[in-house]
Amino acid sequence: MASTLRDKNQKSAVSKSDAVYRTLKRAILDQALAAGTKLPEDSIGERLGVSRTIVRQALARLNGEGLIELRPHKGACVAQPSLEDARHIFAVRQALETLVVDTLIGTLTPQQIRQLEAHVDAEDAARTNNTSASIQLAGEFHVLLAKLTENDVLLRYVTELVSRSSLILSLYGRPHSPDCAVSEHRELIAALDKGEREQACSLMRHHIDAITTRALLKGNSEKDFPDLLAAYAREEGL
Amino acid sequence: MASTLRDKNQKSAVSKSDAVYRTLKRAILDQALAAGTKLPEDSIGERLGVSRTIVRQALARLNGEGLIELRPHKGACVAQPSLEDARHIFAVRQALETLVVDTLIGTLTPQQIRQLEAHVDAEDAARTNNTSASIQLAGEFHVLLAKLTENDVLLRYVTELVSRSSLILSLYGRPHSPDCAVSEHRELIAALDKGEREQACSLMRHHIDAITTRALLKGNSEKDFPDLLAAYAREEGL
DNA sequence: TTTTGCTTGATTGTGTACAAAATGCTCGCA
DNA sequence: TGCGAGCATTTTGTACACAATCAAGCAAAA
Repeated sequence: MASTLRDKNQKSAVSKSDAVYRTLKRAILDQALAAGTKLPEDSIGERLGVSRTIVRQALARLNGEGLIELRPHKGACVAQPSLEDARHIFAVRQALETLVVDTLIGTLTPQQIRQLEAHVDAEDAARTNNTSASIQLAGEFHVLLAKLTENDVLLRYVTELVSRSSLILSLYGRPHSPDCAVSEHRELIAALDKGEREQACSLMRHHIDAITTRALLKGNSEKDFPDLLAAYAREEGL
Repeated sequence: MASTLRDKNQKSAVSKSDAVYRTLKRAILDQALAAGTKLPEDSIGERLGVSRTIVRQALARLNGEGLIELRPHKGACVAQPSLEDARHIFAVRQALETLVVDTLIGTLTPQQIRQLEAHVDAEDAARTNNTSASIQLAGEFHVLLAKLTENDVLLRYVTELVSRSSLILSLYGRPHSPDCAVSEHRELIAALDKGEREQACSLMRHHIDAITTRALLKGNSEKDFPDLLAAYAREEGL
């Protein structure tokens, strides 16, 4: 009981660097730290009440997951995935999440189906506040699916890719419309429940396609800084 | 020119922890450090002439890639993937490497084809010394393919999975027979060259299947301690 | 004989101090 | 007024010292 409370307070962290890691990750995914924000070790450590050593470990981990960039001697900053990065990430997501569905077909218990439906209900409920919470929940649905496969590697990769996708959506994506995500998730659950392999895989493929389109559509409008500059430079003959 | 030389000497490492990371990784994949070997931070640091701080960073990274296990307060040791881990890893490999082939179809230049063939020639040449060098080269073929996709994420994951596969093969695999790997690689290149998508994907799928079989076949002979015990336990009605 | 508690040794977790590197700025010069 | 060299500041890279934690071995009691 006491340990349960402690776990809740400390978020089941055994080490401080874990806590810092999670704090930073949440901050990034909640867009509290916008893409490109510099992340000096000193300031973060001071702010969070830990030494630079701890912050450094957390940053190294985030770097490994592609959420921040860690340029030598130049400091860390929140990653700004290029459109190409985005395409790469979604391509891999499609392959992996198709594997998730393929693995899950015929193995889901009624209880697990209910768990999935409960999650989508939560997504549905969060539709009103059109903020990052909605993106977050939509992403967690995919993570939940991956978790059900009980394949650790698959879970790790999907989790990582979903995180990076959130970052991409916040950078390039047009305003998130949760309606279609919810309905697509429901269709997918139905297909999984009925054991329709081809149908389920196909649904997942198209679902990721839809996300990819939503993510990359706005890409050539305003935020793509380098390319924009390149265009100007060309006009000036540089 | 000078920088090229420096890169060669320092293996393009900017930081020491990178060097230690690569050193340990090579040692593990070469089986100089057998699975399960303990990796105390200060022994390694002393041996390699760096402080524990550096070693710690390298270990954290290897842990992230699943090559070592990092139990809190109990020290690091070379990972001993279970048979289940192995199945998970190969399942994800199959999905990702099929994506590799699918991406590569119709994009490979004659020069790249020659590059692939040159690599397989090297594998062929290394057939005689039936050691880990052969496994290593066979793995690098897959990494090379992933590199040609120019998809960074895909490359990172495939690299990681190939590394872990090497570890698995050294743990459970029956003696590596390079002949079939070489011929399968050659068939794959031919299909890629001719742009036969279905054929190439199918070849890759079966190739990974073959590796999986080779990897897991010996699993119930001697080294699989836990399952072995479980079998005994069942016989005793426990 | 088995189990429990303690002690000891080893190993990791964390903080801090110093060194190295890069960036930005000031000052001198053309 | 524009430009470059050198300095100062900031930030990271590394090492080391100390604290916390755990595993093993030993001893004592049931």
